[in-house]
Amino acid sequence: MTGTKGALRQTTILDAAEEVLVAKGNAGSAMRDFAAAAGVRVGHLQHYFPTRADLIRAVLDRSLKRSLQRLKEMSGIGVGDGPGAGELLTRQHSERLFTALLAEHSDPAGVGMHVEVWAIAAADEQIAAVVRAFYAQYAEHVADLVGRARPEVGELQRNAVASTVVSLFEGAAVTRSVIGGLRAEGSDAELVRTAQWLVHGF
Amino acid sequence: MTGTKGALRQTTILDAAEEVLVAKGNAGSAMRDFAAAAGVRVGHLQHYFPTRADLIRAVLDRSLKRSLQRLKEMSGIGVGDGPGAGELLTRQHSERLFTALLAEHSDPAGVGMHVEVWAIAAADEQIAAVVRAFYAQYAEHVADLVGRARPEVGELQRNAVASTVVSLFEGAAVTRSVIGGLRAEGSDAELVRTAQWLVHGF
DNA sequence: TGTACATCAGTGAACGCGCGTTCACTGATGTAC
DNA sequence: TGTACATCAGTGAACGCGCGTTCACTGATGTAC
Repeated sequence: MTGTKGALRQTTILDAAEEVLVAKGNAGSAMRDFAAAAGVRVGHLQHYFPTRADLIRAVLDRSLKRSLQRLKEMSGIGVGDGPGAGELLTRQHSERLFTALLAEHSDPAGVGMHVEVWAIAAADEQIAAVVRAFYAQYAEHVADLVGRARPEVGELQRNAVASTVVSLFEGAAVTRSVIGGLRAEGSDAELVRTAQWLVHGF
Repeated sequence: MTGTKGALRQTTILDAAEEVLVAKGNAGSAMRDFAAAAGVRVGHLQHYFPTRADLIRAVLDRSLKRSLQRLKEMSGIGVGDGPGAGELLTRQHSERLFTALLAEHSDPAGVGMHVEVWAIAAADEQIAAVVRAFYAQYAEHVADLVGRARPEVGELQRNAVASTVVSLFEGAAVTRSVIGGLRAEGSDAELVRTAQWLVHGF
C-alpha cells in the first residue's frame, strides 16, 4: 500500500493534527488547519485520510494506545529498578509509579487531549468503543497491580479498587488542568497516598 | 427589561438547549436545533440570546450553579436528618452524602453535560473562568465537610483532601459513563468508602 | 541496463451545503394621561 | 375608562462565509521484463 515515505507523512500529519486538536479543540479546528500545521495541502491530507472523521479517529486511537503503552512501561515490567512482572509490588514501587502517572495526567497537552476524546466519543460511537476498550485495559492493568500488591485479595474487590483508582486519576487530569484550576498545595502527595491506600490496603 | 412571559420563555429555551447540548454535543447542535427543541424560530431565540456563545454560556452557567446548589442541599444544611451547618459530620452522614453525590455523577445526562462543559471551556476563556469558580467552590465546600468531620485537621491538609475528593468524583462521572464503560461490581461502595477514608481519616 | 507502465505522492481550484447572523417586519402587552 | 404610544414577543426570509469534500490533474517512485 503506502511506502515508507507515505508512512512518514502519515506520522507527520498525525503529529500535527494532534497538536492542533489539543490547542484549538475539535470544534475549533478545520481540515485546512490540520493541513497547514502538517505543511501539506488539504487534498494531499485527504490522500491519506479521506474524511475528517478518519483523521480524528486515527489521532485519538494512536493517542490512547500510546497512553496505555506508557502506563505499562511505567509499571516497570522488567525495566530499570521497577518490579518484574510477577514480583510483589512494594510501597516504594507504587509511590514511584503513581507519582509518574500523576505527572502524565497533569501535562496540559495530555489533559486537553483527554477532554477532546470524551467530547468526541460522546458523538461518535466508533470512537466511544475505542475509549471503552482503553478504560477496560487501563482498569485491568491496575487490577493486576493490586493483585501483585495483595495476592490475597479476590477478583471482585480487585476490580472495584482498580476502577476507583482509574476514576481518581482521570478526575485529577481535569480538576488540575487549566480548566479545573484546582492546584491545592500538597494535593499531589494526598492523591498518591490515596492511590496507595487503595492498592495496598493501608 | 423582560417581562414574566419573557422570563418563562428564557427558561423554556435554556431547558431545551441543555437537552439538545447533552444529546448531540456542542459541535453537533446548531441554533436551528436549539430553536426547534424550544418550539421557537431562530430569530426569536436570538431575541433572548443574541449570539450562540451567549446561549451556550447561559446554559452552562445555569447548569454549574444548579450542581453546586444541589451539593449544598445534599450536605444537609438544616434539611431532614442531615447534620446542621456547624455540627459534627458522622460516618452515617458522609455515607449518605457521598452515595447521593455519586448517583448524581452517574446520571447520564449530567455526565454528558460535564464532558461538554470541559470541551467548551477549553476553547472559551469566559466559560473556563466560570468552571474554575465552580470547582473552587466545590472544593471549598468539601474542605468545610472535612473540617466538620475532623476539626483538628489544619487548613492545608483539609484543602489537599478536598481536591482529592473532587478528583475522585469528577473522574467517576467519566469512567462510569457510557463513554468510559467502567461499571465494576462493588465499585460504587469502594468509591464511597474511599471518600469517607479521605474525609474521616480512617 | 534501459524502457514501459502502474502506482503512489502531491497540487489547486471549485462546489455546494449548513451554519450563525442580520434585518425589516407584524402582532401582543404594558403604561401614561 | 378609553386612547396613544412605547416596548416587548415573535416571524420569515435572506445573506455570506467557512467548511468538508470532490475532482481532474501533474510529478515522483517503484517494478516487471
